[in-house]
Amino acid sequence: MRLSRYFLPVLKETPGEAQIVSHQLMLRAGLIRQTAAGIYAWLPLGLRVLKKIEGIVRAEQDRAGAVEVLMPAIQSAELWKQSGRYDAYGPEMLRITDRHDREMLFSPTAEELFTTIFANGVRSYRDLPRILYQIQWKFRDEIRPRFGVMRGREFLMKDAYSFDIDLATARHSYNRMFIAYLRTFAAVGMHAIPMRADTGPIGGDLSHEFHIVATTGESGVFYHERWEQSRSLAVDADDASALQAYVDALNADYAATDEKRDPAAEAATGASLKEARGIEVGQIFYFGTKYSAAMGLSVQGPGGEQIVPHMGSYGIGVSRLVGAIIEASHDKDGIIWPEAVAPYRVVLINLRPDDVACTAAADALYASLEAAGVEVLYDDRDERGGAKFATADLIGVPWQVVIGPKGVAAGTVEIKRRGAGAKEETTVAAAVERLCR
RNA sequence: CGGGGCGUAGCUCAGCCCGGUAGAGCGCUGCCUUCGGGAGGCAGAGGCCGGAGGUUCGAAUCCUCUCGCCCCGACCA
Repeated sequence: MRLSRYFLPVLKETPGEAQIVSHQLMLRAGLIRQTAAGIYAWLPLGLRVLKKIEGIVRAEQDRAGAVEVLMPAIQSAELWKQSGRYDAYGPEMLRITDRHDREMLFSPTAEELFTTIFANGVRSYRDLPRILYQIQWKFRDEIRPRFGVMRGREFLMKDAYSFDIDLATARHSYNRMFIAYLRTFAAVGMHAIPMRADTGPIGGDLSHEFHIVATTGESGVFYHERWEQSRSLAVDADDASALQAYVDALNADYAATDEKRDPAAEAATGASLKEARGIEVGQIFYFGTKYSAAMGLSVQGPGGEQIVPHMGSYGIGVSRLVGAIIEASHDKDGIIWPEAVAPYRVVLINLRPDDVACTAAADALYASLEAAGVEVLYDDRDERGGAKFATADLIGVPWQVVIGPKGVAAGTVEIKRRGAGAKEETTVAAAVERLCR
């Protein structure tokens, strides 16, 4: 993409409404614009990051055996009255009345709908287990939205729902998601720690929150220092007992949010106990038959009896992850994207668009990178070098390639890794080879 | 919802206390000089001062109402 034809409205100054660095950088780097409290428009660069994360989340859900669907964002109040949550959910649910005075709502989560749709399609215990998921916009009318996409009212969430014949198999589904979540956060370049968590209004008795440690996190978190190391995620998720053993071994190391602190466990952890702030990027629940019973989901068992499936639900805040990644990966000049979620892999800077030889070299390199399938943002604007460097650093693309008159005369280009600092002079061929790797 | 703050040019803000008809920096447009880390000069464009009502000869400024946004608290992917 040529920057001269793109839509990348960057800001030199920090907008006053943004308090934390991720929000400031998302506005400055032209990723998002606020349109109302807690509601954001996603601009081209931000949308590319969101799509990258969404793709990784989807790949890991598929790998875990979950099946993607898409439910409506606008739902009828009827289903919610059936589960009792229409009243229980409170003012956080955005309620809408249509032209016929029907009560509608913008979905804040989707247990009722998934359970109903699933109930409609299965009759037998042989149809279980299943995990269904979607990646869909949610709306929660937060009392006080803040911190940009970290606590927006409208947000993109991956929500999954598992259906199992009994508690034992439901735990296996839970564990599948547990490992899938660790894999997902590692794949986006983040280190997330699973913590024992409250089950909140959804109910149930087994839950973990996944937190990314960052100074601006909204939760206090406490964990064994071993959680700071990255763990091997090599385990066969299809082997229920091996997976259970793996999960148990991980959870033997203490980790809890401030609501679930355990003084005895902390005492046992001793000097290895770490205290930090965490950004919650995912949460998983097992809640038994709460929704299956309420929504009339049952299947026929092997002996002809009706069985009410055990369920769990599993959420990842996809749009929140964008902010969380920036909180964890930036410097004074801007964002430093992990490769996996970067909007582009390379920003190609033509220092002198007015110089014929320079431009010819930059155009040629741009063409060969495009031909090789490298995602490259080509800064061909008629701007001074300094402005281009500042923009490149701000938007945080992993590789910067600089073409200037000196290099063109010497037959070299300059290549720099964002965040690593050191510049390197190489031949054009070597640069292409490096960037295609 | 309680407490606090703020709405003036695209952005960051000054002007408001003490009413007299709108400013700066950055950005934007044109020209010139520049050109390896957000250059310099000259000339420009751009604002019913969030909205409505009131007081006044006169309101960005004072009063009332209203809408929006931000911060602190209780709640949350």
